[in-house]
Amino acid sequence: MKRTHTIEQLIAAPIGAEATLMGWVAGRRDLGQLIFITLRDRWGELQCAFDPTESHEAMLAAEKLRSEFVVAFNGMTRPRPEKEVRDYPGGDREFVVKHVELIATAETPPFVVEEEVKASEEMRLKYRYLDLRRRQMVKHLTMRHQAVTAIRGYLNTQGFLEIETPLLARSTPEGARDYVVPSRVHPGKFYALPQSPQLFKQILMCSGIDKYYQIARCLRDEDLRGNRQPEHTQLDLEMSFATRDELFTLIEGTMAAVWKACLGAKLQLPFRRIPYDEAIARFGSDKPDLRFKNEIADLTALWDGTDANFINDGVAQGHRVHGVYVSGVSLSRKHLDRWTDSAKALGAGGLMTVELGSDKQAGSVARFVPEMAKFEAAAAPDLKKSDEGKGTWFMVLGPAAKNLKIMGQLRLQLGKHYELINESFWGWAWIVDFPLYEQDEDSGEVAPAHHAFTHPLAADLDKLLSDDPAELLSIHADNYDLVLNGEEMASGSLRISDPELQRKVLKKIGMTDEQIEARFGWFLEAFKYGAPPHRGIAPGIDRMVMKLVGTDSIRDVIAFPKTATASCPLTGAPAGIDEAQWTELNLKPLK
RNA sequence: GGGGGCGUGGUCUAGGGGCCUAGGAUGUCUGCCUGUCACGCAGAAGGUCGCGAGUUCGAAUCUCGUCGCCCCCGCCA
Repeated sequence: MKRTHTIEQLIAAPIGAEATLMGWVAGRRDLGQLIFITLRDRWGELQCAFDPTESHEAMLAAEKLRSEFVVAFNGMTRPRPEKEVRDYPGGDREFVVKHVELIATAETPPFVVEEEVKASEEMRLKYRYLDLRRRQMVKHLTMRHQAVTAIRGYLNTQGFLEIETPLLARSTPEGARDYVVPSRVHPGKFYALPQSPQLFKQILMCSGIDKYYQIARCLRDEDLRGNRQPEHTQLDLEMSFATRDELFTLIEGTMAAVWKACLGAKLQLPFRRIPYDEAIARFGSDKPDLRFKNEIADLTALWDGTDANFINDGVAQGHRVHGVYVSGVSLSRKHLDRWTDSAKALGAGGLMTVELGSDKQAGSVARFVPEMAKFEAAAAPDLKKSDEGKGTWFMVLGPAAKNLKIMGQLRLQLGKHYELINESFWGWAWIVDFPLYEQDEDSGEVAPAHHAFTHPLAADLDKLLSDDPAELLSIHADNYDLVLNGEEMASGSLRISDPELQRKVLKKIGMTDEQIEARFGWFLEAFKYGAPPHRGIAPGIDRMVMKLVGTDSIRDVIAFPKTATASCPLTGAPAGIDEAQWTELNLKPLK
């Protein structure tokens, strides 16, 4: 038998069509003199009926079929009796089978292939081929394919070349731990698997490629999280002579193409742009969730004239009061304690609350409020008419930077708990002009916040040579993150294309001339033969698809992901190697 | 590197010192059933309670170790 239709095609065809389908037995309902089998292929499922009055031979064959057997069914569709019609695709018809061919039997699977998976994730990974038969996983893989196809299609119209770069490479200075591959030919030497194609793409700019992209695998040997895998995929992109606006427009166009292709959604362009400093001040985060307002307010001035000593003392030390207002919320003792615990867990000394619209003084610090009207005025952006002025200020007292970090997290928790988040809104934004350097919290040392190839904003260029830490910390970079719903989707920057400036920056982070020469000599040399200014960005494909399909687990959008300890239950990787391989590689295990 | 949670027939789970001869659901097998679609009904098989040591008269249950999985911090775009 030869397949004539996929299930999707047969559902689209007129009822009465003759066809041969091939697929997997998804379920069997044996009623004695009538058998129904649900057949599944990649495109769908269809009820197949075995009726002895139609074909006695098919009926006998159907009795022997079991879940996950691979079969070919020949027959024709017919309408279902009116009261048996269902409202899922193909629910108006059934496929009457006349001939059955058993292509492959299947052992009883370790778990049932069904949409409401009951199997543990470990099981799903070990028998990934069974898990991937589920419609939802097919949808995820399909969505991923559509996203990447849309990206390629769009960038191709914009004059980009897709170019592959090596996996066996030198260590790239991204800051993460490298995965390393021993060289047989060069005993004692190692390749590093790239943390990103960063250096290669800059070299491609020096090569005059001008517009490059690649769907690139990036490998980092760091501990995993729900949204992190040891290998993840980026749309790696770089362009020469481009302004920031040109790059933003390009990426906005790319995202719009992806959202249209995958969801049929029209994105609101251009995306908001928020300077880093502003994002921190308003949202306490460099990846603000813009699906709800409830911005952080500096309420220090509203406490002028309070008789609360701890506030006056704090303010005298330079501390500030920052808060978030949530309309319609009134805290019970229990809830106040809960939120206080949350604030403390985030590092706050305590939580101050003031309730508005209450007859009596409600809230932990309400009795210290000098003038309630000012708190009402400050709440204006988040006041909701339906709540009749009732609501609660959540506040912390402390150093500004610490407050903002705490309130940023607390804002997210409040948003989630009180369902402030507009789930139907795509909260896109560009966060721009990050600091080039940041202060290490423990050591207090000034270290580059981004990788060392990021160009400072032109206005801050002269500060670069300064030895004053404060001066260095005030330098902004010409870089940008693309944020969606409070998660970072992409990160990019203008790169340094002046070899001397690059050398200075590398020295600034503590590298000696010798180290620079040894590690990046080849790279800096490329910039000596005519290097164009260039900038780029790298959106994370996995995270993008997570948003498109609405999952919190990166493993759900990767065909063969690894566990939290970076092992693969399907293949058993990583695994030991033969004695002979150790020898050949000139290696020896320590024990 | 640190913290937390979980591990019980194929699968998912109940049970947290004696009530366990380990309960349920689902899957599997057998029989019946012509309109099922989570088919139904009747019956059956299926367990070193992750592994190791300890406490105890007695451990699925408590303790320690170990392995695996998941989550969080560190780390990492």
